[in-house]
Amino acid sequence: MNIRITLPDGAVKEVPQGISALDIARMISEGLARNVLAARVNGKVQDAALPLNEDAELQLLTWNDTDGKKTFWHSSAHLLAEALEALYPGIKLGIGPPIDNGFYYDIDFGDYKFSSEDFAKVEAKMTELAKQENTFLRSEVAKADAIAYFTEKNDPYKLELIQDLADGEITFYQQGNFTDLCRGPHIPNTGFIKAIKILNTAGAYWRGSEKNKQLTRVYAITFPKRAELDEHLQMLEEARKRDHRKLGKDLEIFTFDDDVGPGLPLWLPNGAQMIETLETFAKKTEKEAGYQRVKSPHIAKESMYLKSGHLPYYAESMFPPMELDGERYYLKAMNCPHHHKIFAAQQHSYKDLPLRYAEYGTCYRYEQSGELFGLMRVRSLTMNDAHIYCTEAQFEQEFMAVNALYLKYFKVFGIEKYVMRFSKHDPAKLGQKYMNMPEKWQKTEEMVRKVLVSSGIPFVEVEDEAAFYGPKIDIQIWSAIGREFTLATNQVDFAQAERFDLYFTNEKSEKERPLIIHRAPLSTHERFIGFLLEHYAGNFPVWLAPRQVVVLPISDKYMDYAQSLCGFLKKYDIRAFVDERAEKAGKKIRDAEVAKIPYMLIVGEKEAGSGEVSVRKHGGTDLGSMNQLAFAELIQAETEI
RNA sequence: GCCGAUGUAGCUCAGUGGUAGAGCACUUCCUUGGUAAGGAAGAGGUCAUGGGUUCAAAUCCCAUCAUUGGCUCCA
Repeated sequence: MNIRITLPDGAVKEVPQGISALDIARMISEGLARNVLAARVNGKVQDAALPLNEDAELQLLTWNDTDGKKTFWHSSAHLLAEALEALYPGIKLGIGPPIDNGFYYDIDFGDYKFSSEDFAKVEAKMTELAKQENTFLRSEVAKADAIAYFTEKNDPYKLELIQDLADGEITFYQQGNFTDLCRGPHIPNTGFIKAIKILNTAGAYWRGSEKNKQLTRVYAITFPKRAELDEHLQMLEEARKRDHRKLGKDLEIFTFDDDVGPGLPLWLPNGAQMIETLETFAKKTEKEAGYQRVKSPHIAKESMYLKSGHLPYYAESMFPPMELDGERYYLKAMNCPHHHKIFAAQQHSYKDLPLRYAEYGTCYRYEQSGELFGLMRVRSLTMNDAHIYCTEAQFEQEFMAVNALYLKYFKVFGIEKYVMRFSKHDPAKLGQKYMNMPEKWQKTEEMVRKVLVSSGIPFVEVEDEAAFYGPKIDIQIWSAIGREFTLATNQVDFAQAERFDLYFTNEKSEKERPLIIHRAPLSTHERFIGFLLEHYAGNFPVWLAPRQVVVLPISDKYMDYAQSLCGFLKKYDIRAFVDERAEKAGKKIRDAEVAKIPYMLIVGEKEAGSGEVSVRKHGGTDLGSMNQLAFAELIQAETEI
């Protein structure tokens, strides 16, 4: 009997029932068959070797498909486990999934300390096993048999996983002498895995809970070709070069000091200049968008944070209080309570709303020590904060305007790859993690979804990630090195107006609660500048560059000309300085290149005589000579944003 | 907070029990030069901190602090 298989290009093949995706690949070409890692059958990814028994849509997955790669890495995780089990008998296996770049396996090594010194040995073993070209054999196993197998093998972690599975949905995969509990799918055989690299190890709690035992997570990556591994390692090397911690040091942006404390960055003049530039830009933008600026102190009494709800919910993340005059004072972890007090200080009519209070507010958060990370996770942070107080009728428009502001900023900075995450509450945690106001949650989450849908921006919805006072949108972005984090956030707050007894007088002369929007499109200076360093790899656009122009006199005979030129540029608000060292031009150029200064002005006899400048751009482009004014105008044009 | 790694000059790093090193940067001197490193000399270190072992510790052991790869967390 024949079945009809539809390929992605619409072609239909009549093939005998029971044929595998691999067979179909072979019918198309041997080359394709050699590269098929898995198959997507009617949307579901499965082994390419499984028989096809009915009409289906078939896509052959190779290394060029994300699911092909995932299958490859998943199979590689099995190979890793096989090698580890061969080398370290008696280890117990946790889970071993593929990740975005490679895969890992969580292993209980017992008393053995697995370290980087073991890596070469494991790589060699994996290579040896891969060369055996062992087929990944799938078998369906009854629950009782599965339990019996892992009881015999004495693997408590697998047994725990099996407990949660229903009889009839348990499958094992075997390659060589190694059998693992696994849903699959897998690549045809281990021979596809040609290049192997163990990357690092880390502790990881079993099933992600800190109540459980910590296993050793072994990270690795594999490729079907040696050259691709080399390329990947090269890429990791490049990524390290643009790490904000390295660039921040090299470009003299920020530093940390043990005497100041962990997570408390010190901004060097270059970094402080960037902060200044960003603030100037944000303040102008916010002014145009109808925000008013406010200012508030860095500390407040305990009573305010009790009122705001921060203390019961987030006390652990705040620095411990200081006591004076019989009162407990806390460093602020957020600006919102202060802004609410500013709102409360005056009487408001519905005619005044929306009110938008903006502040670059410095907050202090006691992040757990293990979570600190360069500038991205710190304990003192200055937020591009604002709170919008509006009526329910105004909410939609205000929320959309905030989203539009994000997009405007992202365009300026060339941030193209991001995901909007719509973070909702988990009803089961009302009263604990979230304010116990179920109707408000439902209503505001609906409002947010409506805005997102109508604005047409793609977004994903995630449960149990809301703020305690309401749903939010987080903008997840990837730095150039592929690290993901929340850059900006836009949050609804239906709770604090109540808690702070905030109200405005509506048209019927009644008191009404405003809705509050918290927003921070430019994140914090710390995280944003950390991101920008990586995003631009330190090659900032001229408007952002802390040092825009360096004047390089060929010899000190032309120092006076260099100084007067520098003075001229400063009149145009151009951040210029003279390299006064008694070095040769080549050396000064090299140093300016390394410092990633956008423009170099080389001045010698010719320029001093004609009153011109010889312009070199960072990267080596020679723009030739021009007069001073022409250059100043060039920079001004480039700094318009 | 947890598991692991790391901590030597301003920076990048070498030094595995026996007199603290290199390159760059810095200071001084010479050189006054044309698009990615001119030359010489000098200064600079309680080897993260505190204990311990040893005739002797940067080196071995313990603790603490910091950084870091992850986990957990993330207003």
